[in-house]
Amino acid sequence: GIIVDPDAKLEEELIVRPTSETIIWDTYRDWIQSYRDLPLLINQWANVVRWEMRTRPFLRTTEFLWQEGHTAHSTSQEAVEEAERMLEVYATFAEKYMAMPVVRGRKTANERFAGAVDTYCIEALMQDGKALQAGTSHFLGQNFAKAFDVKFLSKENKEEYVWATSWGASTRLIGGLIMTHSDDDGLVLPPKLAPIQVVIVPIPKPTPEITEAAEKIMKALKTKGISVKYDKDDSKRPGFKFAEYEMIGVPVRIGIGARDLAAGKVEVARRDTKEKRSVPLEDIDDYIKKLLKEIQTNLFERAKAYRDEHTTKVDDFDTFKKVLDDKGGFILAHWDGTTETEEKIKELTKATIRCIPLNAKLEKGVCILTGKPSTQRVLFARAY
RNA sequence: CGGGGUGUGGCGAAGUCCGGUUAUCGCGCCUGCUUUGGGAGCAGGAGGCCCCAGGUUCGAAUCCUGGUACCCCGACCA
Repeated sequence: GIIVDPDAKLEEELIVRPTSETIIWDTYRDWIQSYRDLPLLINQWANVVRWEMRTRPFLRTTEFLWQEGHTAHSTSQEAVEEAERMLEVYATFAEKYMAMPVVRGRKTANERFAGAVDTYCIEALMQDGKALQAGTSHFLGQNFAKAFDVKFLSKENKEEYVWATSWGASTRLIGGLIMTHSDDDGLVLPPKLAPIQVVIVPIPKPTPEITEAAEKIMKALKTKGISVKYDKDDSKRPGFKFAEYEMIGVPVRIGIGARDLAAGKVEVARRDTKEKRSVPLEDIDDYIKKLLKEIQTNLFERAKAYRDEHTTKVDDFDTFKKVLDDKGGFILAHWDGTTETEEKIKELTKATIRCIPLNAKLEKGVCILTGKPSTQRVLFARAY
């Protein structure tokens, strides 16, 4: 059992655990004997703490919740494939659900997770021009297996160290979601992640006729798997509700008034573009279903267009500095491949190499700082 | 951990430098009337240990000393 320091000054008991790898690999040593025990995967959600000099809401907090996975494999290739697969899982979640475009890449040796042979990451660009690391996946080689003495007997009856990966994503993603889509009127949530996808607002108040129509619509929408709320609070006026639901990011609002009902229509407003349209009651469910899809797509395309507009190819250091200061965003530039140059650029500009993009084409060039030869561009940015 | 800033009804602020009627304004709250298709209008009303402790003074939100909380910037970093 663990005994909390009796002289501790804290009001509540607080126990800080060691880094996950030490717990996982100490345990894996007992679980793994044969190639038949492999592959092995443990996923966990855990709260972790970091000693941060400076915190930022959602992006960098002393304590945060994250999801982490740890795998063990019998071959290097299988572990690499796992690390790449998980990177793609995170990238898919970011792009298809959060509607947040990301660059898939690998970290430089300098930015690599301690103990990893290769660190993969996804990098997103926020509306203020700064980059955000949104998820990582590591190929750990045999480093942890050797450190914790985790061996297995292969099919060939040979004793070998296991190959490993680990990967994680945290509540930082919430910060990324907010900073990718929100505007001056508040939060903008992608339909796939919005707790309330559609809100129905009676104009100006919930009369029996309006409520009856609202209930019909709710039933039709729920049948199609759409989450919907009817706001029949009669102490708030419509304008107030419009602003309120925009602020909390509800993707679609349906307004129903006597004027609409007389025409057999309702007013449909979308959060992403603020457009309003009069839609016949009879095909409202199909219309909304299509609209939610369209909003989901539009949010991604809009964020991607912003990201692309703010990704600049640069070939000399003066321009590099100028773009960082005036425009921000990602910069694709040549780098000589050394940690020394990377550190120097960081010192001079606060920009770091976010990643070496996986889809980067081989292209001859010279390092923006040293002029030494380079074979491909890497992704620079100032980051959170 | 360094540098800077701010604590005033529920919220956001003015007043503080240069002490002096009853501490001001906006939002919110309560009551009434009128409104109601983009955050309602008018009238009336309630609500304050001016961050805490001590000091100076005839008199302190305001000056002095000490404390405390929060915010921003940097280094650090998922």
